[in-house]
Amino acid sequence: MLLSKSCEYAIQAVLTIARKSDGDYLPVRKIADETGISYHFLGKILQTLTKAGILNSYKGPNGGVALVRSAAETTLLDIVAAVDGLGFAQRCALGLPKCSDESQCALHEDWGKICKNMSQMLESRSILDLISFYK
Amino acid sequence: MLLSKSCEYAIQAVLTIARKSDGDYLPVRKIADETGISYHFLGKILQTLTKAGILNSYKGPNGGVALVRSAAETTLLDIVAAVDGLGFAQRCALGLPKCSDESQCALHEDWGKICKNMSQMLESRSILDLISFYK
DNA sequence: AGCATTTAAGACTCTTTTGTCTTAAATGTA
DNA sequence: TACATTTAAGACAAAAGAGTCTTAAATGCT
Repeated sequence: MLLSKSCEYAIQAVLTIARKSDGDYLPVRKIADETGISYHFLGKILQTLTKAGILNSYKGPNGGVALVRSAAETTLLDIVAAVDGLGFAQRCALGLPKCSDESQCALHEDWGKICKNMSQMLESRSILDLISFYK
Repeated sequence: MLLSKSCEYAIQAVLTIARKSDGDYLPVRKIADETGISYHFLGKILQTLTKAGILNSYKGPNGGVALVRSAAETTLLDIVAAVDGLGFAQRCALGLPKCSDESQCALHEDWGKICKNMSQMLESRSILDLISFYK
């Protein structure tokens, strides 16, 4: 699969934050209930997003997490980069260690195009795009 | 990553078989030495390919494995299907359980195209294509 | 000050993938 | 028949990913 489970959860969580929050912090508990993702596991994932500068977090009553930038300025690629890294677009499709732009494997060119498509898709889709899709 | 390690190894092994074999069976030992893949692990993977009807195997002296069909008639998709299955092309990119052709997620259309590209690439590339690439 | 709420952090478990090792079964050859 | 070669199969170990649980730290409210 393209994205790890953690990364899928991260995207679902950010989608929920963008949909549910009205400028205030949204508690992780609420996000977990909304998405069905395990509360504690989700907590870890959101910590990663906080460290990556995608979310702000605040402790205590009325605390929770919130987007740092607007939903329009946060892209799927930001989230994927933070959680899974961008290795998916660099790896040789056949896992050949010698494969590089200089010494290409037989799939290199085609695979490169596909990776570029994926990256562009992830980069061109903001969180706002995704949530407005459902309205 | 798109393909599992086992699947990458399977492709590398089949490539080696097509390159090295002259109609005879090629011992797994030779393939392991040639590719650097662990002998025992490779053995398991090749068993899978044998059960899937991609390879023939023969025990005893002068035994080993060989392609069932010609290198021109064996595609990458055959190998991927046997080792990893074809789930990669069906799963929702965001892991949403409700996502389907009827109830699409925001990436459904784009992701579908990318998956189709990948499938077509894997299906259109025969083992012969890959080995002739290097000549 | 004390309490309830909420994130942070780390230990721990479970599962899957990856990899190793040993033994069994098949087969050609002397 | 005995032996060497080679795949088949299954037990086992190691590593990574996924998920759970407990405790600590921060913060608002009374």
